[in-house]
Amino acid sequence: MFGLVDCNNFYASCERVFRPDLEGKPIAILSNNDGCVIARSGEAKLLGLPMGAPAFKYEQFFKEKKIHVFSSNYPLYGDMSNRVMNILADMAPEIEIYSIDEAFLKYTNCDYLDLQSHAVEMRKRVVKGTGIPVSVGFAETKALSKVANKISKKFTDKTGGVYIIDSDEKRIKALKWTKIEDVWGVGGKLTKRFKLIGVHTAYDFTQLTDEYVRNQMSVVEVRLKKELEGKPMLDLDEVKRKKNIAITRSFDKIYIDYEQIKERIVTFAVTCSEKLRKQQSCCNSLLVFVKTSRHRKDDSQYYNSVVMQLPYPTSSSIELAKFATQGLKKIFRKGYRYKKAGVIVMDFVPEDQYQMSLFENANPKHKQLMKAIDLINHTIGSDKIKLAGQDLQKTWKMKQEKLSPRYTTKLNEIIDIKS
DNA sequence: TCTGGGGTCCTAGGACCC
DNA sequence: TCTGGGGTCCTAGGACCC
Repeated sequence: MFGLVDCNNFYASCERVFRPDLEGKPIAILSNNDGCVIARSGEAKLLGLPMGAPAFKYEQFFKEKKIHVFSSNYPLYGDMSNRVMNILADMAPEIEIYSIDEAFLKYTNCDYLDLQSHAVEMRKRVVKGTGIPVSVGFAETKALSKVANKISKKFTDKTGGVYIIDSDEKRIKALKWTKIEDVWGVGGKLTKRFKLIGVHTAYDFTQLTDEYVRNQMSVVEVRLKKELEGKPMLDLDEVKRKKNIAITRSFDKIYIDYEQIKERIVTFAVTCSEKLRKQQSCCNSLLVFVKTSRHRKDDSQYYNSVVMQLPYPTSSSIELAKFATQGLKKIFRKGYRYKKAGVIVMDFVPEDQYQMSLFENANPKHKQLMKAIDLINHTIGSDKIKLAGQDLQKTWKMKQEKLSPRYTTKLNEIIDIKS
C-alpha cells in the first residue's frame, strides 16, 4: 500500500503553531516581495480569498475580513517540514518526501498492520510533535493514495483525517466522486481535452481504452489510468541530487542600470554555487536571464536568456559569478526597465568524479577557499563572507513587511511565553 | 507603487552516424 | 519508372507538480 500524508494549509498552520491566538482566524501568506497570496487557512478560503490574489489589490479585503497576513517565512516552514518528515520517517518503512508539505509512504508485506489505527496514530504523533495537522490517504497506488488523501481532507468530520481505499467498491466510488481536473497529473490543458470527449470524472477516464489514451495522449496518461485502476506503475522516487538549481527573483523595484542587475546576478550565482556544494555537485553550464515586467503594458517588453557552457565543471562561487556576469553582458540591453532576473545551473556531475580537461582546469585553491567560506557562513551567520561583486550593505532585497520571527531556527527569535 | 519561485518528465524534430 | 533502413543524441518546448 502507498500512503500520502499532506499537511493541512501548511504555511498557515506553521504560523498558527506559534500564534495560538490565531486559532480559528483567517490567515493568508504572501509570496516573495509580498506580491500575491500563496497560502490560506481554511477560514480564509471560506471568505473567498483566491489563490494568487495580488496583495496590493486585496488590502481593503484583508482589513474588512480581518485576515491576518504574513510574508513568507521559509526558514520557519523548512524547519517545521523537517520535523514533520522526521516523525513520518520514524513510523513508515519507506518514505519519499514529495514536497515541503507532502510525503508518500510505502508499506510492503505489512499485512499484520492495521493501517487505519496506524494512520490515526501517525496523525496524533505529528500534531503532538509539531502542532501541524495532517491528512492521510492510503491505497494501492500513488495516484489513488492522492485521491484517498483528498477524501480524508474533504470529509474530515466523518473520516477523522484518514481515508483508506482498500476495496474495488471504495475505489470506484472514490473515482466517481473525483472530478477529472482534480486528478494528480491532470492540469489545465488535459482537463480541456478530457471534457471535450465527455470525460468529467476520474472514473470516466478509467473507462477509456489503453489504446485510445496511448494514441490520443501519451504514455504518461496511460500510466496514470492504470494507477487509477489500482495497478501500480509508479514507485517511490528516491530523493536524489537535483538536476537543476535555480535562483530567480523579481526585484523590489524597477532596475535600469547594468551595475544594479549585475549585483543581483552575482548574488544569485553565489547562492546557486552554495546549493551546488551542499549537494556535492559541480555544474557544466549555467543560464542567465533578464526580463521586464509583463504587468506594465506601457513599458517596452524584453526577455532574453543565454546558456554559458563552462570550460570545466565547477561549484566555485567565484567562477560561477564570473561566467554569470559574462552571460549577463551578452543579453543586457540598455533602455529597458527590468523587474526580474535569474541564474539556473545545469548539467551536473558529482564533485568527486569529474573529467579533467587537457588545457584548462578549475583552480584547485577554490575548493578549499569555498569550504572555508561555507564553514564560516554556516557557523556565524550566512552572508558574513561575500564576493566583492555583491551588495555589502543589504542582505535581502525583498519586500517582507509582515514577516513572523524564525521561531525554530534563531535563538533570539524564539517564542515568548511570558515577558 | 504594487502581480512568486522552483522543480521533473516527455515528445517531436533535427542532426548526425553506419 | 525506380532512390533504404536503423539507430543515437541533443534541444526546445510543452505539460505537469508543489
